[in-house]
Amino acid sequence: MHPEDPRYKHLIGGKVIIPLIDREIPIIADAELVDPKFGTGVVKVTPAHDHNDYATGQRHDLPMVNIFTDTAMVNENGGKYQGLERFAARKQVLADLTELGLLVEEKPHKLSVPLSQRSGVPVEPRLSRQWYVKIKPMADKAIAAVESGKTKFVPESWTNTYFGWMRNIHDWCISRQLWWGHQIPAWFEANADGTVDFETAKFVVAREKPATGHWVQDPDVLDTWFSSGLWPFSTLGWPEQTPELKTFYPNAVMETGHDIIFFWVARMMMFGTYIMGEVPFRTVYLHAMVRDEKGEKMSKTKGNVIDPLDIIQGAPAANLPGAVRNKFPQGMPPMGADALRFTLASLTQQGRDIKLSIDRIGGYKAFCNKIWNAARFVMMNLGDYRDDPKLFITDRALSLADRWILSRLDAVTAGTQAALEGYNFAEAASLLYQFLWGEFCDWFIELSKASLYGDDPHAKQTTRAVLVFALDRVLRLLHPFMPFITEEIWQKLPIAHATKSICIAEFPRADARLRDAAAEAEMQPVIEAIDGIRTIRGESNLSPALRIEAHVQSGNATVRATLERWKSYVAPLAGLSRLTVSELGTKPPQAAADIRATMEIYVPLAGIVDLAEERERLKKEIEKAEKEIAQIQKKFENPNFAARAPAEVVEKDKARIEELTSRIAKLGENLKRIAPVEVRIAPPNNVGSVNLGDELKEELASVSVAAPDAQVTEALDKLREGTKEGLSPRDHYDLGVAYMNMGLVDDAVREFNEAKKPEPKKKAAPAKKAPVTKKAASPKKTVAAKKAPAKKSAPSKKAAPAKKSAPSKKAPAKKAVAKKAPPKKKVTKK
RNA sequence: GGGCGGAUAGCUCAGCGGUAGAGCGUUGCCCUUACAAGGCAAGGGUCACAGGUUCGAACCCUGUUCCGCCCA
Repeated sequence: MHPEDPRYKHLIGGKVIIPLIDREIPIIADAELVDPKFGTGVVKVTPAHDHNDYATGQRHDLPMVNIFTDTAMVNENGGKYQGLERFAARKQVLADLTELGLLVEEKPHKLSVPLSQRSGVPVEPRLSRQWYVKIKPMADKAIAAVESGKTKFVPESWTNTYFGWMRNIHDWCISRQLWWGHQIPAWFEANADGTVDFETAKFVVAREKPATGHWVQDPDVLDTWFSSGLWPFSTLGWPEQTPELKTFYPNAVMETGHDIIFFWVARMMMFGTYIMGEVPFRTVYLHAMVRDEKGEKMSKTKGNVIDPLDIIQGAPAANLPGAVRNKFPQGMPPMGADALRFTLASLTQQGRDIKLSIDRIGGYKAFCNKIWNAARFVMMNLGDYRDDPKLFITDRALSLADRWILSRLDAVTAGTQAALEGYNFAEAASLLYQFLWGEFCDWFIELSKASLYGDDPHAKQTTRAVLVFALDRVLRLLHPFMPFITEEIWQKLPIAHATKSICIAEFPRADARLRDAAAEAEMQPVIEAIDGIRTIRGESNLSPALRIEAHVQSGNATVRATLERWKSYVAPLAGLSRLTVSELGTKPPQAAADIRATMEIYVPLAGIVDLAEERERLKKEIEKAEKEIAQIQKKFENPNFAARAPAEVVEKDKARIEELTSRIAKLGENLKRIAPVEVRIAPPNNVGSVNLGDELKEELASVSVAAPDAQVTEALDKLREGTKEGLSPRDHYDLGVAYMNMGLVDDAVREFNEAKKPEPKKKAAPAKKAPVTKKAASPKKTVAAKKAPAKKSAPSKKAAPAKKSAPSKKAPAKKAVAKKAPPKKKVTKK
């Protein structure tokens, strides 16, 4: 009973008799076991048949009475119940108590009964003799090995799990009553008749059976994790001192699931440090666990297990677990081993489990198909090409496209290498996917067609060499992720195979000879021009079959020269009949436009497409740019931004505003050019307060322009008079905001800087003047928000935040391109 | 009860202080001679909620709510 329970305090230390078998037992007080509020507040203790009771028995030195035989029958300690099966005995006990009038009350009570996983029968805890390993000394060594960094965990967060378990370790019961496994190395002396009484017999623990006498080995076997713990060295020949053991122990990386850190990793660490005197491995990489689509662990009990073979080979619906079957009522289509493997790699993120997504596997199955077709294209176009081992690829007369793809290949090689070394398998997979599909297929193969289908035999051979070179390398990079398809293709490549299989071929390394920053830079305008023309085509719904004319204007001489030189790249990929490159100047009439930082692209649309649609598009573009400007301007409205943010960030934003401002102006001009009516230019005195883009839209919508904001005009007047003296920081700040709204970024920053200087001892202007900011900015916002053109789609879209104007959404290629897009370069140049 | 992880586009997930990204799905135009398992383009997100730190937060801190896993 509970020591503080006033009802029974006086009974503690006394004795009581169990009525059913007349056994006398002590009354003890125990605060840990007893909950005085539960039931009668009194509980019987059976130390031999319950874990908590066992602990209580140890605390109070109680006798441990076992009442069960090995077959769960009541034994001689059970008095008159001896010989009864356990469930029958329980019923009898209840009946007897009732008959004796000792049963006070019956009521339902929830408790957890452990059931055997295999048979489903309740498990009865029962005291028995078992072999234990005294584990503290081993654990100490294993802890020290990780503390000192001899072994490290990846991801590091699992280190704590390991320590937590190791530091609260309990002695380890290593004997199991199973039919197979390593038999316990303990021998018991047999009786004269050959029988053994394991309870009382003399025993020895040793590797070998004692030489003299009659001994019987303990029939129990070692816990499977005991045997598994020996794995890092037993597989290398231990206990013999084999060459393998000497060479490979300690191992480099142990890769396993985090669910068996305790069971396995910990045991290997203990045995390694204890038995071998050295850690079993330097790194433990714990991969993610594959779970079902709801994120739950797959288990046979739950019935949510997906067999990998069903994914690889496909399966009839009947074989699939419920959730998957609902998705594939017709059965699982075959995905292939490569697709499954690549998917798992792509989803493996450190510290995070994998919810297996069949859709995603489907996506990578398509990737396999893409690889196959790309390889097919290469093979089909090789003609009589044979690899020339004396010639390194860069010794050939490479075209711009050749140099570009080789440089990109080298970048992805280096990136993959780095990702793998950091155990970032998903990143490596993603890099390879993007390169192969988004750069090699989308750009290089397309560009290669010119020379492959052309008349220049040398150019043709060079292109073939580059295709084969790149394909060989990318296949080797991809091989760990997609073993089958890469082997299949690699074997067919006309190269000098240094090894019989790709799986033992050298993993590619970055090679500085392939890097070509100039080529990557030179490709930029080419890609950008194609991109821009495609945007116009797509937006105007022009058929791909339709050849069109494009004019590209650029103020940058290098860009013009590059485009002029590589017209043969641009024309086919953009579907052009003619490309005209020129200096900035007169724009073609009635043309659709795509305005980039370094170039303006025009496609005359008269007679091809509805100009009204093009006008809608331009307006949309202008809105986008304005939203982005508004976003950046908000930063500048805070004087601390210019003051405290790193200069390069401020510079970047300034450059971006300039770029967007100019873009808006140009888009506006084009809008004007294809406008059905003549557009009035904003009156000069309004110029400062008017946003050109909005202005034009207002005009087109025949809406009258709002009067200039009085406060902005006031600030401007101050500026024009040049009476800067006596302006408070607040005034400077307001002025800065006004400048920002005019797109005069340098002026704005200058004023913000002024605003930061210590005030010349004059009362600060009424702080309430702040509204300037809001007033100046808000009309724009309202206009933009209200103006959202009536679209057929859901109304929710006008809330959409400013998107980046560079269309980098789709192909990864574009993404890669956008990454090093001109705007950024411009910034760095400055 | 203790510990760990997660919550970002319809779905599965990257990003983890400086303009929100991918795959699948959706929409439009295309069977263009590697690939329709495809090409080109487009649309789609108050980054769970509430505070805080910061010039600036999806990202850092605190709390809350759900979800998952491990241990007792």
